Amino acid sequence: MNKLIETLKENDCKVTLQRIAIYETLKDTKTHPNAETIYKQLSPKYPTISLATVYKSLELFVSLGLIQAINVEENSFRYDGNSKPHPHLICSNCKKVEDLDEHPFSDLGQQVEALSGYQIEKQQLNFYGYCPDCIQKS
Amino acid sequence: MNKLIETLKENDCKVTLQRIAIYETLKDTKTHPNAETIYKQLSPKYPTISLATVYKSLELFVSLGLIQAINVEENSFRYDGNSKPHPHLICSNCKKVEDLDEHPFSDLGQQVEALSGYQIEKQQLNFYGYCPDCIQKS
DNA sequence: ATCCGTGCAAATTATTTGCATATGG
DNA sequence: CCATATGCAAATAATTTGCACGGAT
Repeated sequence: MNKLIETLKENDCKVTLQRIAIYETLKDTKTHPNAETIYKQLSPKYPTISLATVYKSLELFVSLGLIQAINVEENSFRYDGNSKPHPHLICSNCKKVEDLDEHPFSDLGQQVEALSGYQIEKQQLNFYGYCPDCIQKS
Repeated sequence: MNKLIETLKENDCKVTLQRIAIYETLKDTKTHPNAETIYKQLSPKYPTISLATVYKSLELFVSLGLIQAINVEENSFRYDGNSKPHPHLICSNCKKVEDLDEHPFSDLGQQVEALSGYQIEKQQLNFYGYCPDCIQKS
């Protein structure tokens, strides 16, 4: 939370109730919600918040490097309160998106730079398959 | 092209001019176009083709494993005539999407399976940065 | 007091769907 | 023939935008 407030101030952005609530919602979950889901979660507590504000705030947070947007094979973006790049696991059955925290892939970007001549700024590693829960149930 | 015709027949789908043209357009390019772009490219030659048909055909090809859909940080899907998984390089400046053909990442899926307990079916490796051309120009 | 952020509604963009017609096997 | 595919238009879904008002600094 301090991180948010600090970063907003450093960038001459106002610290508003809405921004705090949206950021907090995202930090409190590991479900990688999309904008609509965050909005619905906030609505009961903040009935006047608007979906447009959710979109605008998320976009701001992404641009400030506070969170990351992730593209899984869905029609909407999902958001991750952890801005550090890390692989995501997507269950094709239950559609959950999990983080893979312990992973040996941190130097992939450098390998790709050497192979391609690109200057890599960001990587997105998505692994689609079936989660242990869904495997067991089937 | 034979691959397309064979696969369509094996799956009791009709071999139509539209499907051939759409598949061919995708196979002939390395630009990873989206549906709209494919449609515009076909329009001069096939003025009656419809965007809906392009969408439907692409969806069919993906489900038959003939091509792959890729999500880069854009609002539309792009398509790749090569259905084998391979990393993509996305230039944040000129927005081009390239394949990384020679890469040592083919066993990443197995590593992820071991780490996570997921059964991995598909992986998507996207590297965002600046391409050699754009680096030179800047 | 000033300017930025919010909320609302309308606009835009991508994609999907329903259905009548056309066409491949 | 007959089922499937096409083309059109309308519907849906996600996101963005414009603008007047309100609130933070």
